[in-house]
Amino acid sequence: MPKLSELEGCVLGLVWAGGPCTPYAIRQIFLSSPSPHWSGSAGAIYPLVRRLERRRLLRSETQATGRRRSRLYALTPAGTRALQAWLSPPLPEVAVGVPADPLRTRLRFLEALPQARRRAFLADARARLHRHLRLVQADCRKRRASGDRFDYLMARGALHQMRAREAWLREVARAMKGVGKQGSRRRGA
Amino acid sequence: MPKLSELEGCVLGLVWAGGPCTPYAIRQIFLSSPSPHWSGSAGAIYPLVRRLERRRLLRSETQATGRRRSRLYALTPAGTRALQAWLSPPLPEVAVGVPADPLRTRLRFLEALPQARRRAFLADARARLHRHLRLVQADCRKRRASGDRFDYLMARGALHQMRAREAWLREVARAMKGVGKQGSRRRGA
DNA sequence: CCGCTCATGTAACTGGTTACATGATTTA
DNA sequence: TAAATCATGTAACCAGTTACATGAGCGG
Repeated sequence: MPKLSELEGCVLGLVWAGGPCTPYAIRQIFLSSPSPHWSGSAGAIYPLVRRLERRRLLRSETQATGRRRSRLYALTPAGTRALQAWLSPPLPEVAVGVPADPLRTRLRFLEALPQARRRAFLADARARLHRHLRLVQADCRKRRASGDRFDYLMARGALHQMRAREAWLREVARAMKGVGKQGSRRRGA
Repeated sequence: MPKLSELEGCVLGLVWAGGPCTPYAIRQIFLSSPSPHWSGSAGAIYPLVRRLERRRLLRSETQATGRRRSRLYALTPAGTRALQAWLSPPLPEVAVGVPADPLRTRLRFLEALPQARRRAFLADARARLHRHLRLVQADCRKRRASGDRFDYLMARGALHQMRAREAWLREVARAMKGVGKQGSRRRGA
């Protein structure tokens, strides 16, 4: 039994949480999520549920509304067990370590830009981050109202993250203001 | 000209920051980083620098120490420009949106576990996160001492993130304590 | 000399991506 | 009925993974 990928675990979770559903419904969840990490593309989801079905973690029944075929996927008992195993400690290293952050990665090399464009970078980052924070906030309220505790807590996690990034960018701005001119030539050797 | 992948941009940045270096040196940086996101595997790095060389963003000169061949990769002017373009606004959506977090994803479905194992999950997460936070803290001090401002600021970003996650998990623990028993049956439909 | 680590690489795989194809249903 | 969009899918591609291969240099 190969381990579940992040996306696979997540899809199992969604089917568990929402009950039997079509791949299309699953996609909508990804597409409407404020996290842009997964595209929720058809090319990802449809083959994935097929895979899970072959592994007997999902089973599907065809259903037709009018002349339209579609598939309802549901968890099998083995699927539930797999989901639980995926959730169970010990958590994989990648889940507890510092999560990747493309913004952070970029900032590391900001010195490669001339001053003016560094400021432009920061301004863009702060403005868009803030706008996105609003979205997450709204999303958080919505999920709170939905009554699903863990769904809400997850959204809270996202909110914490976004606030931390904002605070960090404030710190960066402060640090950049405090220091005089410096060229954009590379540092090493 | 296809866009640079995250890893490609990052490698360009590392070569920029550290001056001409071997693929091996680049790998060491990834391997010693406290973020487990990239494996820094040989299979990722060696083909990657070749790719960048074909695209004239890096150039390499073979050098031999004793009987040992190795390649020193350096940025070309086009490489510097590519790096700068990669850093320049507008930032890609994925860089400003909520970053992916496997821990958060898992927590969303925690209700699929029976109570006891939920608590085990949380305990494991909090303990290991805290340990990891220490690492990041140490790393942060080290980079601060190194004198590279942006390297330090990046590490600070990681620290902010980890602290936010810790605060979030505290919140989760509080929420889980506050609420009575609830089964692990799926919610939907 | 044997084995360990350094250092450069290759091979096979895989899980995602974008882009496209197809047909049903709804709306203007 | 024409256009939009809903819904299911496929095809080609690609970056990054693990696992392996190779050989240099070094310490016991």
